Amino acid sequence: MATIRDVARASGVSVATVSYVINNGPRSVREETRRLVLAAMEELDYHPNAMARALVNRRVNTLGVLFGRVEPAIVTNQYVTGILEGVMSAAAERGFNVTLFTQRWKDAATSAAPLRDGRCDGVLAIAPPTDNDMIEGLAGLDLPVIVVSAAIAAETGLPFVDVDNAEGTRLAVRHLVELGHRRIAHLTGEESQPSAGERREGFLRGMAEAGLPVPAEFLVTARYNLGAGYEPTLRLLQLPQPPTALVAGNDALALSALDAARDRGISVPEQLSIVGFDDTPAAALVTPPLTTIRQPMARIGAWATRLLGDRIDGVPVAQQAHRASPELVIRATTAPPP
Amino acid sequence: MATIRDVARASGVSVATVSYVINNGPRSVREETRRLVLAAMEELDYHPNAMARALVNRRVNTLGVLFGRVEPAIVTNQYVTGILEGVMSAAAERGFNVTLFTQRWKDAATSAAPLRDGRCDGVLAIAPPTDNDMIEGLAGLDLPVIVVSAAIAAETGLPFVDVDNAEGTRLAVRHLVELGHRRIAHLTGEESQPSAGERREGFLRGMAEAGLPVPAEFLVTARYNLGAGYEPTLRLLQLPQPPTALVAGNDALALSALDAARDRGISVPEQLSIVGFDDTPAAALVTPPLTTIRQPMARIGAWATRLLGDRIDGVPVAQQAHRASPELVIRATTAPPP
DNA sequence: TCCGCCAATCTAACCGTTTCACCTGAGTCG
DNA sequence: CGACTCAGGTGAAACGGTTAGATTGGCGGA
Repeated sequence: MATIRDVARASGVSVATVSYVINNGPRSVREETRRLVLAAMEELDYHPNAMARALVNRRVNTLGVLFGRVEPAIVTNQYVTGILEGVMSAAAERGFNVTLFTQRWKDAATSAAPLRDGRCDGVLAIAPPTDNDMIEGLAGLDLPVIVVSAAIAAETGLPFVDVDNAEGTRLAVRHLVELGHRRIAHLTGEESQPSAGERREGFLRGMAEAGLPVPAEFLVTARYNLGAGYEPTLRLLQLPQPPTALVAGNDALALSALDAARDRGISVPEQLSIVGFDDTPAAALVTPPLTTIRQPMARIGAWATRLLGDRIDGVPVAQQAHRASPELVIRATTAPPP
Repeated sequence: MATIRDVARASGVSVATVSYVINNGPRSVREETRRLVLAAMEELDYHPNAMARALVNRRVNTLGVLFGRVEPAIVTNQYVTGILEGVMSAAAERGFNVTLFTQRWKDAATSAAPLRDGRCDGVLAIAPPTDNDMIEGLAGLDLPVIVVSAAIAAETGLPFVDVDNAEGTRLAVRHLVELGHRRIAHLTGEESQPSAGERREGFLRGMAEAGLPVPAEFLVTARYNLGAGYEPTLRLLQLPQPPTALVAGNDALALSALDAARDRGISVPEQLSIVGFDDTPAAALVTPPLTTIRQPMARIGAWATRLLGDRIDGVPVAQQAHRASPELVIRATTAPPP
């Protein structure tokens, strides 16, 4: 492998001059000399060593991505890949590469080490969990950090980007109210997910705005997983005054609610309307296609990446909270009440 | 940021000794000294700089991943994320991080540069295309390269891992034959995708083994995209002697075939059986759930990653072709012919 | 007692860049 | 014409590690 010294020797100039040619500065180089150097570089098939440059520049043009959930299967998660898509394109725009950290998070002392060793210029934490010290560990780093999707970041002061969860659920409620629904229930996600609380918040606000009552039994909690909404939905449908519409905490819950309704012989959307949240690809594929709240994942990922790029470049990030607007996607699981 | 010299000074030893402590060798260190050094490291919150180590070790413990398709949206592709999942977990096992190259491939001269600058120890090319010089560019690199999913690699001698496409389609045919089908058509993917040819190959072999004829009009070519199978399927169904079963080149084609059948009022699987290929998540969600050939993507990704790790560690890769076994997943789109 | 050996340690060269301080010669200006 | 500026170029010191080679002191054996 040719080094900068080889190029210098071959073109009869000093290494400094070669470096100036490579970087277009900070000193100017006579055109004739430049050509000489470029020819030598070409001739020797020379490529500057990124590690050496990184060492002196203290900059590697690489963004680190950290996943919050523990499964290694995480990259197949629709939410994560949606975010990642935005991250990739925004990173490409600004000339950053992206390195995925593969090790699971143990604790700040051991897991933060690979982040502070100069391997990347900044870190993007995607959906960090509440039950370990990841957020604190990241906040303690002297690296730029942006958090995606976590109100948890609020306490630590880390800037974050997330969809406006409350607003999304409010949109869902408003849509149902406009269709004429008055008895609307909410399937909340698990408490440990900060988004769950925000979404319920939005549900309550939407109901209050419409002047509709929310019986206690219309607020049920389930896990975010596929299938978790099945039992709760069955119970809701057996109430003496069952709801005519269901706002689910996410698409997975909505899908299992759909299953439950089908199994009870209740037709959707004629007898029961269902709205999801996230607009995962499955939402469009299922029959009937799911009305849901779209979370602009790619936009969120790109936004976070740009913020991170700014921070790396020394541009201060003005505010801490960045909220992307959700969007109502009307498909076929909502209709006027019977 | 503390450096190794700070640690040396703080613990009253030389930098060499500190280095020996960090790396457990290559020289031994007295237990007492080691403790002294470790204490100083802890005290100063010292973390060895990865770039500096990489510079002298010529090893960064990082794998580069290159995507073949051009869209930046690539990471949302189910196939790619499936592979990536395997890559991530296998990389984690062996202590590698993964960097995703974000720039699109232009040509070998410009696009290969970032790969040979020491940023990663080896490269994984996922589904490289046939219509540019990516493969040649990679083959010309003096880096270990493993190709995922590309018979194209064959010519260049690069080792590759892929599902056994022909075998998969053969399984599909055998399944249909066992159900009693005799008139089976094949929706081939686009020619430029090497997998398409292999799958058709397997189809023909399977039909030959069963002693069944394949009329020319039963072999149709479409693009791999969602929706592309719609028109061809309609045409097949309008034949005087229409097929009773359809083997699709991938799930996307199968799904659009399903749509076409539904729109023609032909019930699946009672009047028409359909088999997909890939087992993307959509396959299980659609109604009726799709019988398909599962491609073990995570396994393929992990396999490729281990091969790459071996090559990086200097273990020679014995053979060039590595074929993962496909698996028939029977759901609800196949049944005996009418 | 002397020698050789060995473990533990240190000194310094090196990895491949960038950039600062310095030098030279030509042009500019009063 | 001398003092400046300035563009173009050089040498060498960083950057933060690793490791070969030299050095030291302690110990066992002849």
